[in-house]
Amino acid sequence: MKVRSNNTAHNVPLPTLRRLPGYLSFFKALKINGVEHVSSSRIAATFKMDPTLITKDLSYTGVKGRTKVGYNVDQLIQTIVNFLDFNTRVNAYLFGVGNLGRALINYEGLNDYGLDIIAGFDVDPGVINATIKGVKIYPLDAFRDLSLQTPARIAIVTTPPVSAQEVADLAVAWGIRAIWNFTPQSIKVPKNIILENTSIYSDLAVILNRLNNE
Amino acid sequence: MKVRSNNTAHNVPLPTLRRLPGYLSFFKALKINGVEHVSSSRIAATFKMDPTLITKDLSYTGVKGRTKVGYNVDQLIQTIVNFLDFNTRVNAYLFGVGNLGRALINYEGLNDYGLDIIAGFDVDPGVINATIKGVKIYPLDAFRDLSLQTPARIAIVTTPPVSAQEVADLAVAWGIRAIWNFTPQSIKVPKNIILENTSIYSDLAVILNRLNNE
DNA sequence: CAGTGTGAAGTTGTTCACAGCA
DNA sequence: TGCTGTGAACAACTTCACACTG
Repeated sequence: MKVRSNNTAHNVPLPTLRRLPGYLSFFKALKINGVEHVSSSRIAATFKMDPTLITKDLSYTGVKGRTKVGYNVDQLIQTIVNFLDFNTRVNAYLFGVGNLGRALINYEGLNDYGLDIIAGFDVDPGVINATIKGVKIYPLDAFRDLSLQTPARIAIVTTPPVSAQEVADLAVAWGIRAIWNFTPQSIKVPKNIILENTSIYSDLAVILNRLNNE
Repeated sequence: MKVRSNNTAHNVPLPTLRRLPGYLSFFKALKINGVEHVSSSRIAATFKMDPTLITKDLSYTGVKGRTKVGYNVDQLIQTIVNFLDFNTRVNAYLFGVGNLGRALINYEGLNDYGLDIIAGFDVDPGVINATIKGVKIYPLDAFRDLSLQTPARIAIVTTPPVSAQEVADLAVAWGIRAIWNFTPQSIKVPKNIILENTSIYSDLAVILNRLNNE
């Protein structure tokens, strides 16, 4: 018998969860522009969506809107940030300091949303011991000691695809709870480990498909 | 009245379309390892999915499997590459040559899958006129002339979020057909323009949600 | 049998319709 | 009247059940 996986808090539909960061970014922009209230229809127009879906999505976070006025922007931001745990700091290690890895380390955005990359690992002597935006790069075999000393719950994998599985195995062996795989390579992990794949090829596939069918 | 958008070829479910590149990468790895045939159950095990869904997904591409033997790996690769139009070259411009932009230019992967970034644009004099992996970086106002000379159908937006809308407007005005937005900022485009948002924050939200509910 | 292939059933997610409120 | 909020209807997607094939 299959019970709806309760990995997701309070039965939030996964698509809703994925849309919330987008709303949040819009609300932050509104706040900067001094907007205090926003209605679901306005949000819907911005995102080209059905207004009811906006209402449904927001209702999962528990935020309350006022009829005729809409939702309070500050409250929206605070509630969503809380709901998504973007205000709780989480440590992460990054494996594979190539172009993509470097870009992620430099990306302030992840930091703003609660993620602290506390160390990088690579096999290339050219980057080992370097410090990128305050993040020190270690040889891969330093991982064991470091993970005992300053543990991290998330492993970001930005290695070449061939090394992805090997690095993931290592990370799992040393106590990582979640793997964020940026390689196109499919990775196997024990089922208690959280695995999220970020594949820009999926997005590319959608774009090409639409371009070639317009 | 709402008809199912037929941007997508032959009614392929969007989730199927998004999964196909992942399968493709797996099949390519199999080929390198000399594997000639693969069954849906083996694919399903790799991706922790239901075997029937694999069968359904593959059936959209028109590939035929043989009972007892499975699918021919070469045929799978060829059929999916064709189906996703990864063998048709498409030109793209990249706007915003920061860390992420630079990473995308350096990423061979996009090239392998049909995308040619033919020029970059930025406002920072420090990168203008630079050449990154053979891609020349121009000032933003060179875009008009260049787009007449060597047009591109896709605009990749990796600017800071505040500039995203402005750059998108410019790109649309000069004939871009699709915008691939890597900023968290929501962009508005005319409805005949294809817009794809790549948001790593969505993935982060899913990871944090699961971490905090395990 | 071990596997593909497919229509039907079940589940999840979205949109509709309308109640309630200021 | 304009907007939130929600249960019901609908649509999309996934899984099940089973026919078929070598």
